[in-house]
Amino acid sequence: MPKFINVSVAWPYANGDLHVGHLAGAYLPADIFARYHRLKGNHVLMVSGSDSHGTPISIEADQRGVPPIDIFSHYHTRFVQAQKKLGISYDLFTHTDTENHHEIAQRIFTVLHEKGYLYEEAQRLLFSEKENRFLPDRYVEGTCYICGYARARGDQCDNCGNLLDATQLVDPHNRNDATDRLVVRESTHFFLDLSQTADRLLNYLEGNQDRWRPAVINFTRNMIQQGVKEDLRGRAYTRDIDWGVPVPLAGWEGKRIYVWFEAVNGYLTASVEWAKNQGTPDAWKQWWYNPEAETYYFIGKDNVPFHTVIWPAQLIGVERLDEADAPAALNLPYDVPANQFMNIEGEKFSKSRNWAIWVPDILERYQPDALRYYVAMTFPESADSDFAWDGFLSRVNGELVAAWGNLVNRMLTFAYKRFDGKVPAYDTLTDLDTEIIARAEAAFDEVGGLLERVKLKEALSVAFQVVRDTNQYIDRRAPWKSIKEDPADAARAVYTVLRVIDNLKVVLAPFLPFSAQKLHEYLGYDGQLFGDQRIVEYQEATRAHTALIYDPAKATGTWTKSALQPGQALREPAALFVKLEPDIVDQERSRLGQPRDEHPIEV
RNA sequence: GGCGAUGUAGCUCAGCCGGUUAGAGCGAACGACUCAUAAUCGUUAGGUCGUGUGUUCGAGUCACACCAUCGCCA
Repeated sequence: MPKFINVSVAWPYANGDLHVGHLAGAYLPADIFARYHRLKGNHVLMVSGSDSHGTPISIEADQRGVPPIDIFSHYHTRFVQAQKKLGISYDLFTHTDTENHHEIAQRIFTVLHEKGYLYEEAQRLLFSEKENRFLPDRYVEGTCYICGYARARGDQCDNCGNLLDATQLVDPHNRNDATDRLVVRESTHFFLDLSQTADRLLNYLEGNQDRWRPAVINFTRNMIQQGVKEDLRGRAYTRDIDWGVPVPLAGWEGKRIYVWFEAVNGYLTASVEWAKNQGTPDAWKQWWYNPEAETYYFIGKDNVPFHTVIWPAQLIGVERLDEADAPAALNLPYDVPANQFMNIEGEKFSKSRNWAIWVPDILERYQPDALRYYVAMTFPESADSDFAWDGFLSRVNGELVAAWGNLVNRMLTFAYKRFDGKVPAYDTLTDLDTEIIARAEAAFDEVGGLLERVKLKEALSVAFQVVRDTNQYIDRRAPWKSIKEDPADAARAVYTVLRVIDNLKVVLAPFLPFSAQKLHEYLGYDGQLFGDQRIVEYQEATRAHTALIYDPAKATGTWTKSALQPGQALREPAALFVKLEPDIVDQERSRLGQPRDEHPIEV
């Protein structure tokens, strides 16, 4: 019975290019997971999109002197291109400035309001009389009232590290204009009343605690319990800004829904958009209303509260998108396999210092599968990890190229040259032969089980253990020797290795889709393991948007053991991977922290 | 300040419900082989398991405190 698997992936702020931290935290794990489930025959719906709103985009727009929409559409297009190139196979990668997203985010707000999950409260905020608007904390600077540091930010002091209340800052002023003195004014906002959903959420967590990662479940449970204990009610749902989804209520025209509250709605709105785009507008319900469906959220650790507390509270409160759908109810997160952070050469990612590895840039120089391999092997699943260029070099050259690529190459070329370009015919198999085939076949359950539990790094390691076992097997069987004195025995060994490689091709395909496809063809098969990724334009009533989609029509790959036939014609093999020059380590390191130019992305 | 996670061989990391000499990959040394992108295979290398108390017949594995790093804070 195929399952319905929703793969919901973090929405990147469209204020700069994707970097490897994005990849390691969310996009690559999600893609590996989704590709596995597709091979397995499950119904996968993988969605995400660019976060068009939020202060970081406004700030970037201010700095460049352009409207926010220019910033987000520029980077949205680059997200789409870069992810296509890397093979991140979204069924739909859209953005939050679509009519569809605005409409549903507003509907969610309205339903929560009508059902009594929102309450109003006046907040004291800093107001710029010069700009005639309330300033977000990130625009505010002043003297820290704790340590006296003169350039404290509105939300936190960089000197003493304390969280600050912006209204208590001494001499608060606009960060971009020191002459713009700020005054405290009251502003009324809506708050999501988390106390009303806390019990139901805690109850739901009880049933999930074994599956969720300790960091996620403990953090979440504790956060909710703490909130209940301290009788804390809610968090602001609206903001005094002008770039975002408008609050759909008379008299509230100047305010917007807080970006985080509508961005998380994107998982649902993108699913709905996908269904509309397909011409099957109800199809999203198979993932969102079906209690057997599983929804996974691939995110970074900084986003955990929004996915395990805020979004579930919204889901519980709203219950369903349309009352006509009753008694169906929206599914709560089945798992939130949040990753930690990936540092760069031992230091934290920093956009302002350009201490970063940008995805479009490295795709100019390295194969997508090489990047996927290294990042996957270095996933920060339980602790922060480090992207180090010497590590990249040694893992790519020593493992991907030398162990796996070379295994494929040495036996494919041997078979191609010595067995007339065909999979060798064999009389019988020795114990050693059947043993290694069984080992490769066992990997389907072993690796599959780990993938289902989102232990991706371990899954890849297990697959590579089989690669090493196979190299060991080849050395013991030494077909280059036996072909001289006992050709029949060489045929057995070569057939065996090709069959093992055929199995490993599938097991590794979720991780290394590009090279798996090449190998598929070298082995003499036709057709594609996976479907196609396409960049498309969608037109709504008032505007159009670019999207990345996955078309499964041509996909033929399945998560099943090889039945490689003797006599099958091979295609002339070539190396799967490019071996890297040691110089790249110094070259790449010297790029860190230096000014960087954006290049157009060749897709 | 509160909460959570992480801290194991030079490097990257495994170690579930406590129990024989604490594991893997890479790197390093030596050897084997030559089909292969000088790739592969074998052997070897001995780390007070962040610190300190405690529970126990016995603790990386449990409890408490502390230190360091990261994240979040209704």
